[in-house]
Amino acid sequence: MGATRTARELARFELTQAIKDEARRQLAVDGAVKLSMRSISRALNMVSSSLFRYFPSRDDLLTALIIDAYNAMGEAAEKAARGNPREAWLGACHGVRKWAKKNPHEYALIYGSPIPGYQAPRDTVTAAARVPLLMIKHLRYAWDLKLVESREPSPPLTEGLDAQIVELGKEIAPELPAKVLNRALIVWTQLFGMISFELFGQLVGSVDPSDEFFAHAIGQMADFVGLRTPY
Amino acid sequence: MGATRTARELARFELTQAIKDEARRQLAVDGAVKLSMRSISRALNMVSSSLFRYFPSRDDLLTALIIDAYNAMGEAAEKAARGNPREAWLGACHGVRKWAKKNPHEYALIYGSPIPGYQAPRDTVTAAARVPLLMIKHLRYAWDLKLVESREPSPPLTEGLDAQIVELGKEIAPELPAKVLNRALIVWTQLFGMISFELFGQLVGSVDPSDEFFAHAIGQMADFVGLRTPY
DNA sequence: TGTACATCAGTGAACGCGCGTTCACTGATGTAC
DNA sequence: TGTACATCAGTGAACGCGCGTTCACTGATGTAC
Repeated sequence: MGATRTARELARFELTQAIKDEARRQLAVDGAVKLSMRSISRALNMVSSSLFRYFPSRDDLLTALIIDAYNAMGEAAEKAARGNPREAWLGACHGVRKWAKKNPHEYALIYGSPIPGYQAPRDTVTAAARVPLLMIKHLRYAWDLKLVESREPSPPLTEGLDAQIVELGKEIAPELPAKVLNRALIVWTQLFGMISFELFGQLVGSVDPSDEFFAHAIGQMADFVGLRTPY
Repeated sequence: MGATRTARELARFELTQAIKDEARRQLAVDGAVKLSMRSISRALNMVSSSLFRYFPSRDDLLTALIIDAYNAMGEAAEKAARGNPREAWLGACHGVRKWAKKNPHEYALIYGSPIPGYQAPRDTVTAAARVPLLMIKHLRYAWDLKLVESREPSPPLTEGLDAQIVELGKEIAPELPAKVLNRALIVWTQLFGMISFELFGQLVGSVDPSDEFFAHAIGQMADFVGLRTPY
């Protein structure tokens, strides 16, 4: 644990970071698919085989990048979630979009088409849950404060769906009615659908640039889950 | 135009189809990125260079596949859009999802992360517009029949957004109020967000399998745009 | 209907490229006594 | 504090692979007269 032991470990840590940084740089240029161990090593003036001391395979490097990306997005969202529950919810949405627009290739890495032949390990799941859990957290705050009240009546959930939602709710938000949680899920898919459409070019020709569309949409979606502004 | 001229042309047409079919088959196995001219030619017992007589480059082949995919999805949606406007709208949504689940790699090709280095040409745009235009079409039918009536009041559109929506509306649905068209856009992003999440594995651990979630969600989204069932 | 020419499809070799991963090795850094 | 041994990082060559695309060529199919 002394400084001596740290000397080697510190070097290792720093090179690991350098590798990931270079990988992210290349991600931004050529996308996840073209990312190669050899080109990273070249950029770092290393011999290609030495990279394997740090990441035993290309997939391991990808996994590390994926986890980092989820965490970076999660952190961005958390930092942007300020104010009363509704404001925090909207802030989180804006935070996610802002991060995504700044890091489109990292976004594509985690929300784009799965990389063929790559199987995401369990480790990614907790990182991936960060944003949805953040949204649920503020929805729960709102619920506690009696600031959730949906105007439009929603039809009853079908049996199987109700069971799924209740099961999910047990883990993350036991006090929320299934109908509310269900709507939160819908909004969650809408949020990422909108961001993906924007980044992947599907909005070109309709509402591009999308700042105002986005801002207005998340407001309407907050209404949809029933998030009210406190008086 | 005689049968003689058709002989060569017919052969050309059929081989072109065979190439695309084989390409789609490989798409389903390895994804768009690994799709290679050489492996397609191998599967068809051709010499690799001969493929270039049919598609001058790999990108041209990809473009053809993309346009075919958009059209196949569009056709599936159109066929599933039956009944009164609300039913037709819901049917189109179900049609899209069904097609996507049956052809996940073709779906990923058009709605996943853009392929690095590939620039989609203009030709794809009209094919891509088919599904959203179908949805708008039935929304217009509903409007004509006075079957659009939103229960939850929506906040006024911001200035720039209003301008964008009005501009868009001029081309596709001049009679629809901007608020309605705006909501339709939101629902459009929600629909594909949900499908992408399902296919790309983001719903695992929450509402997977997603049949009931999907069915319920599109119902709520139809309510959200204001689509009413006729009496 | 037959011949002369033009068009097109398929061939096979070649160019030049990049990739992930393994392995036996050297030399530096860390550890135990 | 010094020595003997163990761990680790970086090296460079090699294996075996696949790729897109070009090009000069042969032989078949289509067209014009």
